[in-house]
Amino acid sequence: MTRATTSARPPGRPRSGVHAVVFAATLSTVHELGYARATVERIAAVAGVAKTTIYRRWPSKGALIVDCLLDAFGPVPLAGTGRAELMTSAIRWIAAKIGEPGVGDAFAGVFSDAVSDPALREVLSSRLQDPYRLALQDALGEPENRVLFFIDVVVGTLLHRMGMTGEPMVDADVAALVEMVLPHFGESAGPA
Amino acid sequence: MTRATTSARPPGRPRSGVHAVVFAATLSTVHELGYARATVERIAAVAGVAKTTIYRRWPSKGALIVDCLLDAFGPVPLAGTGRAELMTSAIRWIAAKIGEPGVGDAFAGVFSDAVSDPALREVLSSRLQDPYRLALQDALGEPENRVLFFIDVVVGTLLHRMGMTGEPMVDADVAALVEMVLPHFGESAGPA
DNA sequence: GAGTTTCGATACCTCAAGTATCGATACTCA
DNA sequence: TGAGTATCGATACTTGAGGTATCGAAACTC
Repeated sequence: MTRATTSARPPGRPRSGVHAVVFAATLSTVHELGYARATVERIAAVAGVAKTTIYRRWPSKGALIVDCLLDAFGPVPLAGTGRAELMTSAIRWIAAKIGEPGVGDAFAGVFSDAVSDPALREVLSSRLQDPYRLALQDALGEPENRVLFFIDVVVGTLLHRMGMTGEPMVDADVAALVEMVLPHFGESAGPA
Repeated sequence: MTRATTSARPPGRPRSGVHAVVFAATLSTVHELGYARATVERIAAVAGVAKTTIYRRWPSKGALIVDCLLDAFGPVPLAGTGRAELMTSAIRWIAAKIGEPGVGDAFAGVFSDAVSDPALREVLSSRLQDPYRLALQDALGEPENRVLFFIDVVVGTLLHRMGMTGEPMVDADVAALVEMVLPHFGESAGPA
């Protein structure tokens, strides 16, 4: 509006690109200390950045973690053509991600905070879950409530294991999860 | 040893029986404010008890919640004779419990804390989960790892729904959960 | 060099978990 | 009735983390 010039660098000192460094520091710190003990101050120290710099970019610890997870997860991978392959690859993919150092702890931790924080729950839902949900709806041709149920089962199971044992689910159990889920969502199985 | 007398009330002012009042105050406060905002101070006020009195009986907020949940859940209910009935009733029972005011929030909240607190995780596992796990192992004749997987699926799914929406799972989805889980654990289905 | 904006450093605020202290109270026992 | 003991509520405190405010120094543009 007011500033018509196409762009040109705005005046003042440009922001340093700290996102990548902070994300890496976040994951390693969360992996080392766990979610609650990975304080923002500590993450800043590991990243070699001032705490205030982090709060200039992310309004809260939860928002930082969500962005960090978005970065770690990357775009939705929907490999395979058939229904079964599609779902299998999706389950294995999220299980593998949760198994990566720091990612599972961060994921479980931010869900923790969300239990008592409706605002964070909204961010988590709209920024992290919705893109994957919509992609799954599109790829599977299932209605929203069915895909939400699918996500609850898969993510809930994996995170519950992570939360109770502190370790990601082993491959054999992930395979069992796939075997359990697939028949229930097979070939346009009747709606509830 | 030193005090041979069979019992007789020990000297001093006897402890007042505040457990029931505190449990009720805990559930109602957690239901009203959510887990994190239900501070121990507030719970004490609602119960009409001093904060110090609570800390004399429970070493931490987490321990209080676990005891509160133990009280709310009660003994393991294993209704039905057949495998399918047994599992169905177990799933519906835990789903109903999580739907009770305050219970679901408290359950999800204490799991939250456990993510970053190995000691609490241990308490949660040994006092809350193990009794139910052992009863299920006994009733179903399944090995430990299979029952643990069953618990991860059922509890994980229900809590994830609770955590993401703030509401317990609706009956239709609980029914879908039953339908999904039963075939996978039916009639000594082969081990993984 | 003037103007603008971000940087790091530091100090601070707030709030909740958990601890310490202490007089008051409710018992038992002699 | 009174001595002894242990719990009660009240209050003040410590600790730790999230988050904010301030400010001089640095990095850019024009």
